[in-house]
Amino acid sequence: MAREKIQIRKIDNATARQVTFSKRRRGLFKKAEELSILCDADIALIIFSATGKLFEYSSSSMKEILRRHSTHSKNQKKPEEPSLKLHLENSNYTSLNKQIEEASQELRHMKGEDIQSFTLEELQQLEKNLKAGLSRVQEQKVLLFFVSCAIIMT
Amino acid sequence: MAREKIQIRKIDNATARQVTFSKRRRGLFKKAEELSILCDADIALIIFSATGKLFEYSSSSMKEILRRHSTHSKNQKKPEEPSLKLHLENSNYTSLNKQIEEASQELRHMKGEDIQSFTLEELQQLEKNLKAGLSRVQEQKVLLFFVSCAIIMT
DNA sequence: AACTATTTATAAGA
DNA sequence: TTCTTATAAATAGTT
Repeated sequence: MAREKIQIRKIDNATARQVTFSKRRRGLFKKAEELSILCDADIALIIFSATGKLFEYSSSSMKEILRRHSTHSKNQKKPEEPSLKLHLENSNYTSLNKQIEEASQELRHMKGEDIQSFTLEELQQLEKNLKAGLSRVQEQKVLLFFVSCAIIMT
Repeated sequence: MAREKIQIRKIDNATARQVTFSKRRRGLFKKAEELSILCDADIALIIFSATGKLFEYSSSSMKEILRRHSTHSKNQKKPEEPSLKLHLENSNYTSLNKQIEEASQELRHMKGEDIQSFTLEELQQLEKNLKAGLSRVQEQKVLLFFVSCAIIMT
């Protein structure tokens, strides 16, 4: 956008690429901030350079924006997926995986449906049921924890 | 940046603000995409309008970028913060909060340090200790679940 | 949605 | 990296 028009494809020359990265990154951050101020928007911008360095901007709390984002994107998931994806990627944890899977099933069966479809009201009712119906302290703890995770993930 | 120079502060007129939001949002997304292509960067851009509508762009998988981001930002946390922040914002869940807090303490005390500082190797050792030392199935489940959460959050 | 006068961003060079 | 500057691109106000 200057002396010459350029094609939008990866810049071959590493030095030129680095220079452009610095310049455009600053431009992008500036534009993001302007948009957030002009239009009262909440913006998070995360950039990883090709070398893995992190640059970020957020108009307010990054953490808060990402929480809000995950809340939104949760509602777009496929309903056939298991709700609590607690599998560990590291294959060394097969035993943990198995027990987590069993515990997940336990909660799913309580309601007979996907935990993500729970409303806050349903979860509140579930809390009551747990306190009323479960005698063993530890089992209650397991399930309360699941419920709280479900709320947090919602 | 056109007919007249404008000051960067919230646009008063709601209609004008909405128009500017649409225009600049598109501009910002375009710039973000150009930067990612030109410089081989990985970019996530999340925008919430003042009315709460979500707009997002990511050069690759949004989920993957956010995971990568959280990994980076984990290393910058204050050590005095509690590691597992499981408080529920909704004040209706005070009872749940209390029990979750207690259960969180339990795991923290096992190691005597912040759970986020655990390495995968330490967690693997913790798994062994749990299986060897705990007799009650339910208690084991609670703690296995915490451990798995710790791994997932890492 | 389009138009267009200006401002802004920026590619190449120093 | 920073500055300069010619030019491309974005955009504020208008239609």
